[in-house]
Order: sequence, then structure tokens, then C-alpha cells
Amino acid sequence: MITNNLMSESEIYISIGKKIKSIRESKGLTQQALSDLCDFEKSNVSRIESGRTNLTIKSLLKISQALHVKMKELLDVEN
Amino acid sequence: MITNNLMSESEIYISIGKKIKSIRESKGLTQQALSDLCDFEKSNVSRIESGRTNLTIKSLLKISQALHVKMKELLDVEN
DNA sequence: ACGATAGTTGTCATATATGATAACTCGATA
DNA sequence: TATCGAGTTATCATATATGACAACTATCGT
Repeated sequence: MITNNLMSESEIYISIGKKIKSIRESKGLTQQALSDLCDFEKSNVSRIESGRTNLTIKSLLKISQALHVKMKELLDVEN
Repeated sequence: MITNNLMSESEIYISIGKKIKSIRESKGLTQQALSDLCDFEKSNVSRIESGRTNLTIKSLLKISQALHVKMKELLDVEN
């Protein structure tokens, strides 16, 4: 994203969702598999990856541990 | 934190709270001033900085914009 | 066509973040 | 003493993340 402007909330959610999806796919995991690792509903992962939710640190932590990345990596988007 | 172990939820909340407090103080802001910038209740900032809440990305974004740092900097804790 | 797998979308319940407000402690300072 | 500023803590209301579940689409392989 080549801009000086601050991203809006919804843009942030979408960017984070894309980042999660990208890392999940790079590990060869399905949404269902990630859901199981996080003890989430699979519908919740779908909502998160599509940026339809304002996820919490707790969820971010679960996802980061499931994907073996640091939380900050999941937030590595422009803002 | 010198450990290989994953941090617990509550440890993460406390670490993030300390990080926010540290940056806020380095900018010479009071909790009230940060609250105003974020459009938060001051009690909410107190809760966040003491790690008593599982804050959301939306709140993290507001705080990062108020403090002129990137969100990932606020999550730069071991995990 | 069929079944299996992956993902999406919707609804309702529950848990909890935050708003709103108030009362409190503590330190500094007049 | 008294008061002011900074922060904490408690309570209740409201908004919303997530759980739980179901139904749906789309794709792939047989």
C-alpha cells in the first residue's frame, strides 16, 4: 500500500485477514485445521480472514501460536 | 523475558500494557491526554495499561495512531 | 451424477471490551 | 490543611467478538 495516509479500521481488518490467510496457506493448512488448532469455530476463521471482524489480542495470540509466528508479524501492515 | 516458553494470555496483556504506558510516558502524555486522543474513557486506558483487558485491534489502532507508532510496535513483546 | 472437502453466510446465545460515571488513593504544592 | 492532578477501581449499560450450529456454494475426483 503506497500511501502516507493512515489506514481505516476496515482496511486494517482486511489487511490482517489477508496476512493470516497468506501465512495459513503457506503452511498448507485449511481454515478448518487452523480453527482446530486455535479452538475456534471454522466460521470464525472465515470471518477473520475476510476482515469482517475486529479481532482481539487473545485471538491474535492463538492464531500466532498456531501458525508459529510472532503476533507482530500478523500486524505487519501499513498503518 | 528470557524464556523459550510461550507467554500466557495474561502475560501478553500485561506486556502490551507496559509497552503502551512506556511509549505514552516517553511522549509526556497523561492517561487522560491519551484517552482524549483515542476517544476513550480514562478508566479504559488504566485498564489497558495494567493488562486487565483483552484489547481489540480497533483499540490498538487508535492507540498507535495517537502515539504515532505502528501497531506492530505495540505488540513487540515475546510470544 | 455423486460424495467429499473447503469455504461462506446467517442466526442466536454468551462472554467481554468499552462507555459512562463515580468514588477512591496518593503525591505535590500552596 | 486543603486542593488539585494523576491514576485506580467499581458498577452498570451497550456493543460486539466468538461459540455453536446449520445451510449453502463451489470445486475436485470418482
